[in-house]
Amino acid sequence: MEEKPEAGSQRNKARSKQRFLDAVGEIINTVGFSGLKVNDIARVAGLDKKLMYNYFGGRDELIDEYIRTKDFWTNVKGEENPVPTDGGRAFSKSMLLSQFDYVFKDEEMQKILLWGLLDDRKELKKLAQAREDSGALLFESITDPHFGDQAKRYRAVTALMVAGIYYLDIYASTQTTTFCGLDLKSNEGRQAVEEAIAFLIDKTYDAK
Amino acid sequence: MEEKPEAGSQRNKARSKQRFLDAVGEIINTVGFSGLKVNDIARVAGLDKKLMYNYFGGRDELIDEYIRTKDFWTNVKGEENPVPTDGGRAFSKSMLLSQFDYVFKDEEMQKILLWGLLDDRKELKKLAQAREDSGALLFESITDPHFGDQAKRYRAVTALMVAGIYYLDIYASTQTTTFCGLDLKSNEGRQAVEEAIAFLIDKTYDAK
DNA sequence: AATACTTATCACCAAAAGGTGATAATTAAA
DNA sequence: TTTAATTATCACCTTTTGGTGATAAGTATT
Repeated sequence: MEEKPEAGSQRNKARSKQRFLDAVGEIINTVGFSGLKVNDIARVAGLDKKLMYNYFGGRDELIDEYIRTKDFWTNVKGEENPVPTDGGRAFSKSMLLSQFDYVFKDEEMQKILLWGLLDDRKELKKLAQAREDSGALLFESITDPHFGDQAKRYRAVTALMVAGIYYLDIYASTQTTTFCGLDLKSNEGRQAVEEAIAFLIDKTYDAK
Repeated sequence: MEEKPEAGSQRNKARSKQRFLDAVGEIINTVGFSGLKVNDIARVAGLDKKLMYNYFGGRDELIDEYIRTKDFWTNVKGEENPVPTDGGRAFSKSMLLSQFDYVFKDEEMQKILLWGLLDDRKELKKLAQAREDSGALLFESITDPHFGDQAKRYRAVTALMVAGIYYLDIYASTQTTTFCGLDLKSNEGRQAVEEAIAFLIDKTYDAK
């Protein structure tokens, strides 16, 4: 029979499933991937681990579903693009700068990015593919037409910047040391990187 | 008593210690960090795990010693620098390009870099600090004097490039997907990144 | 209220992993 | 060659982790 339990009821499958998903997120944030043990997930969720097997099939399937629920990449798309007149210069710049800020603040995002480099889980590959698909829109509709035969170079520049942004933000969150002498946690250090991003994008557009 | 066992003897403490260290490296390369279990390390080393406790104190101390033996950063220093006349432009370029190539080929190096972002092991922090110290030499003696009040921007550009190189190389080795539409395993894709590196360094020097 | 069904817990097992005392085998010293 | 020290193995234990059958507790239907 279909159940539509009232809020506040003691037993609620949907709510329990969500608690497991939340537990995964919490453990990733606090302990790391290595903390994703069956018993610990259940303890954090406040439920019996048996339910994990009943509702998801096991830990791996739970984790896959967790990854699927993370639609991290929606923030990139932003507003609808009315085909800008500057070849996407302003849009590229603001996208990279907001990425630099966003990834720095969202430690869960950092963990997922790292995870993609460590584990060959299918769901993580799908996430990487989703990022690619999202970026492809920008490249194909805006920058490729603008740069013409230099389109590939622009893509390579962007690749370096995006990758650099990811790595620097993760580094900032996990390491105490400086990077190239810059304190990536400080306003001063981050501002230097932001200026460098804007500078490099400008130079790449100027060269066209 | 001090032992100086002849080569070929059946029992040899130094050789056994080395076998444990080698086993750690092999496991990191083939399985990954998660494979560093006490029993597995001993099995790969072909020795009893008890020796691991006797000789190193435990798995953690063994791993620390392994990290210490990895002097990954010697390859950067290269030749002695006779204070170049171009402000380090050629040197910066060739250093970044060789890093891009070197890290791509050395998967153990990739693993260590990743490890530094995951684990807050003291020995890994030391390694990061060693990289910083090594880079500081280049900055302070060559590029800072050249760029004057723009020294910080140059550092930020370099930070983005180095970080981007690390991330792209690790991504290339672990992910099958493209990155910004570039196949980072192919000659074509890698060449595009190399040209972008050279281009961006040139533009940064030209702007001075 | 009796019933069927869903949700949740418990007790328990098996496998994996970490850790150690006793002892054997080899080598060096006497 | 006897003795002492070192190197190495083995058997065994404990803890952690993953996994499941039996059953209780709540919810909906009649």
